[in-house]
Amino acid sequence: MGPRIVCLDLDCFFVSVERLLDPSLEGKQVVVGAAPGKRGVVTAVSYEARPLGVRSGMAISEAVRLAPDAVYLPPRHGVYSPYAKRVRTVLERFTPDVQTASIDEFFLDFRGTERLWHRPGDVDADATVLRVVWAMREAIQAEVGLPASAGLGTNRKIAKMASNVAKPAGVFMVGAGEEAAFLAPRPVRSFPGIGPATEARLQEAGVRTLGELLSRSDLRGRRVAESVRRASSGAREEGLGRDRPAFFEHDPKGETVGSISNERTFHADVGDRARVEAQLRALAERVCWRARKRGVRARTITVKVRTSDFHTVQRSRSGEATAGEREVFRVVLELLPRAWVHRRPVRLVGVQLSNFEGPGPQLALPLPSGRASIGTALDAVRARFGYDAVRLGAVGRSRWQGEGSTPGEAAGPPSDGAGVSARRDRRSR
DNA sequence: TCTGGGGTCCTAGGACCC
DNA sequence: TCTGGGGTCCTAGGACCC
Repeated sequence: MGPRIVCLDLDCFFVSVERLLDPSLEGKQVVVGAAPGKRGVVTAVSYEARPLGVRSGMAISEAVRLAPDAVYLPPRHGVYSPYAKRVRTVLERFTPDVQTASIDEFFLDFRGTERLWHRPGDVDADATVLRVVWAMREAIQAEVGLPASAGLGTNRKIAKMASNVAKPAGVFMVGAGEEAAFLAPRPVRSFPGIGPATEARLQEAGVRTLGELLSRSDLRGRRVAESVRRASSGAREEGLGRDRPAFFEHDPKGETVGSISNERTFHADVGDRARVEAQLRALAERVCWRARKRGVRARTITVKVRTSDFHTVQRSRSGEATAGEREVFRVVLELLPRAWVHRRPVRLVGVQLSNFEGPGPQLALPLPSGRASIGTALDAVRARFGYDAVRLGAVGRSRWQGEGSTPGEAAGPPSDGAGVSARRDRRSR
C-alpha cells in the first residue's frame, strides 16, 4: 500500500489566528510569546520574521534584538483552541480516523478510503489520496481561514517530516519505498524524537545525517537508531494510537489525561519563602480546579522547584486521591523543603497532579462541613465567568499586555481563602 | 541573549509481594 | 542459612514535542 498516513500541521498557528482576529497584522512580522523585556521565549513566529533568524523557543530578548520592529503579542490559548477544534471537524469529513497530536497538528489514516474518494481521472490510488489531501487543505483555508500544510507517508514519522518539507501551505508525499532516499541526506535533528541531546551524542560518534546513522551497524540496537530504521523501512503502523485530547480543555467530557500541571517563572528570582509558598498556593488552586473540571482526582502530587542556577528538583508523594486544594496545598508545603534543597533563590515553582482516579461520589454531594473545600463553591462562578473572575488571595495574571502586576508573581501575602476578590475578567466575552 | 508552559514517554532503582 | 525470579508500584530524572 502507498503512503496513507497524513500529518496535517497548521502553519504558525497562533500567528494565523491572531491575524484572523486582526487583519492589520497581515504581511507584518509577528511574534507571539513572552513580553519584550521580560523572561520568556518565542512561541510562534510569522514567516516574515523568520529570515531575520527568529525561531520559536528562543529567548524573547534575542527575538527583540533580531526583529526590533516586529509586532509582539501574548499567547492566548483559550482563543486558539476553538479554531483547532473547527479544523478537526473539517478533517473528520475526509476520514473518520483522526488523531489530535497537539493543538496545531493532526494525524489522519486514509487506509481503506481510496475507493470512497476515487474519481475516473485519478491515475492510481496514490493520486486519489494526494488529490483529497489537497482538497482538505483548501477546505481548512476556505472554511476556517487558516493556512495548513500536509505530509503523506507510510508511517507517522515520515508523514511528519514530509509536512515540514511541505510548509508553508503545501502538500508533500513520500512514496512507498522512497523512505530511505528521503531520509538519507537530512540531518539527524530533523527526525521526530531526536533532540539536542541525542544530536550531540550522535555528532560525537561522527554521525550527522540520517543516512549515516542507518549505515552505522555499531549503532544498531540503540533506541533512536531502531526508530529511524523502522521509519526508513516503510513500516506500517497498526493504528494511529490513542488520541491526545488535552488540548481542548474547555470541553472536558470523558477525556483522559495523564497529568495536570501548572508552573510559573518569577519575573525576578525569589529568596523569600513566604512568596514562594504564596505562588505555590495559587498553582495548587489552579491545578485542582482543572482536575475537578475534568472530573478526576489525583493520587500523586508533585512539587517542582527551579533555582537561579537552573537546577530543577521535583519531589512527589502518592496517597489518597484528591482534587481539593486544601489537601493538595498541605502536601505541597510538606514537599517544598525537600524540593528546595539549595539555598539559592527560586526561579520557577510548579505543582503537578497525576495518577488519576475517576471522581468520587462525595464530589457531587453538598459539602458536609461547609468548609471542606471552598474550591467547589467557586467552580460554578468560574464555569460562567472564567478562572480569573474569582481569585483566592491576590496573584498576578499571566497576560502581560497592559497589566500592572508582574506576571506570575504573588502580589500579596498568602490568604486562607478569606480575602476573596471578585471581578469580571475584562477580556471575557 | 539566557533558557515558558503544557504535556508524553522512557529508564532505573528500590520496595514489596508471591 | 542461602537464594530464585517475576510483577507492580513508587520515585526521580531526562529527553522530547509543540
